[in-house]
Amino acid sequence: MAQPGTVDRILDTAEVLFAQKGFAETSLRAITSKAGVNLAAVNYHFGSKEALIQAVFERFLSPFSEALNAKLAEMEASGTPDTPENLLALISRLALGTHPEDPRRAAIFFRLSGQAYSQPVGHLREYLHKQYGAVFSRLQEHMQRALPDMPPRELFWRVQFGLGAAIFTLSGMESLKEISRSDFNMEATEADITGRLLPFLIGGITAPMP
Amino acid sequence: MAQPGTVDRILDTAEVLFAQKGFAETSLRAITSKAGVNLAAVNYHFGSKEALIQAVFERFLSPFSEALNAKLAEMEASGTPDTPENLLALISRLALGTHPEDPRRAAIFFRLSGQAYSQPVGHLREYLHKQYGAVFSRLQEHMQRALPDMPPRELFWRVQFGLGAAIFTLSGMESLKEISRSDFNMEATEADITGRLLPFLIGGITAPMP
DNA sequence: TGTACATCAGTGAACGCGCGTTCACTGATGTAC
DNA sequence: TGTACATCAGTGAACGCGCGTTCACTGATGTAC
Repeated sequence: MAQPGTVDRILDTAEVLFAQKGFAETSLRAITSKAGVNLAAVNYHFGSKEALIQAVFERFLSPFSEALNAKLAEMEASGTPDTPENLLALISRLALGTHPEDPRRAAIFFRLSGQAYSQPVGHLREYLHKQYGAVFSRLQEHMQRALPDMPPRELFWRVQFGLGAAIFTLSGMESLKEISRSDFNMEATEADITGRLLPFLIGGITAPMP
Repeated sequence: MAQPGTVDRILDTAEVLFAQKGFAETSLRAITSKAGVNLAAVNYHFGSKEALIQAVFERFLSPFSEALNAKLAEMEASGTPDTPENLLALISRLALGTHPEDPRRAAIFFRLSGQAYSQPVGHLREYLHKQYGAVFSRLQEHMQRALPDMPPRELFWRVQFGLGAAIFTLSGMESLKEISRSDFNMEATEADITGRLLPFLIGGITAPMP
């Protein structure tokens, strides 16, 4: 009864369920039964639940960080000036465009990031830092060049605040859309919300120092 | 072997462990053994794990929302003008000052809020909305009066972004302090970080419209 | 071309474990007469 | 003042359940001679 694409079907389903309910609350039985594969297939292909979680992150983050690296190199080569506007717009475009076939993928991924941050899954945070810490540092350097008068310490905190606003909002998108619909009779799309988010981030990051 | 303050000892311990590891990952056995009480005491005093989680929130949020209501009434009576600065400083003072005996309480509580948002604990989000939705609406109205030219829809999203920045940062405070220590040789305190957060929030919320 | 063996993807059933909850029970304190 | 009963906070042990993981097995495909 070999089915084509067992590995991908597990990853697709796990991604959605982890984002919806969290890592601990999503059982392998829930994933495999929804994906239509055998329970033991997760341990066969990935080795453990922990490894499955990492694989879900890697499938999204690797293309994203490669694209980001490429774009930053492009900017450096062409001498495009570093400005908060340029950098934030670049990240936003890449995050939403990494999987253009499904715009929900970005929202799902932000939810996963929120989970990864808010729970000390331990191994996961270390893994992410090891795999993608370099791109993050490179981005931080560009941001520093964009705001040369801001002390690095202040910039560090402001980037964290901005990251929080982005992850929190995009990870809670579903319920926020619901509220927006009932309170303002207005459908909110991903692009709509990131469009509103960018000015907020720029205003926050470039705010005058206390 | 009746010990004094069993209920409070359960609440104190649960608060810390829930914040550290999340609701699902914290077992009643972990809570009761660390608190030095019998396993069955949780179900005896609270009825269920779910009810214990609600009780933890209520113990923090009730004093906070009462204080907020009182302060808003005071502002209305004395005719203090609504400005983003006034309102945000008020919230910040109340959040940090609701339990002045232990400044970590506020950080712990923000971590809990992050958990509550990022996991669809279902019953919890409904419970919080029912209990504290009114204070939140009242605050939102004040903010609207502070920024009369901003469309309500835009303001709604910006408040969400700000909430995200605050919850995310304060809930991940422990690891962020760690980074701040190793990268900048600088100890960061709660008051220090909220001091940096306020200008960011004001800059973001009052940013020019796109 | 035929046969023996190896590899691979997947399967079904069982494993032990930790979980939240329940239940019969205890011992101290309060109340009624 | 003394006795009988009720209430209350807490206890220790057990309950069934769902979990991640393991294991012996299957059937299809590839490889060597």
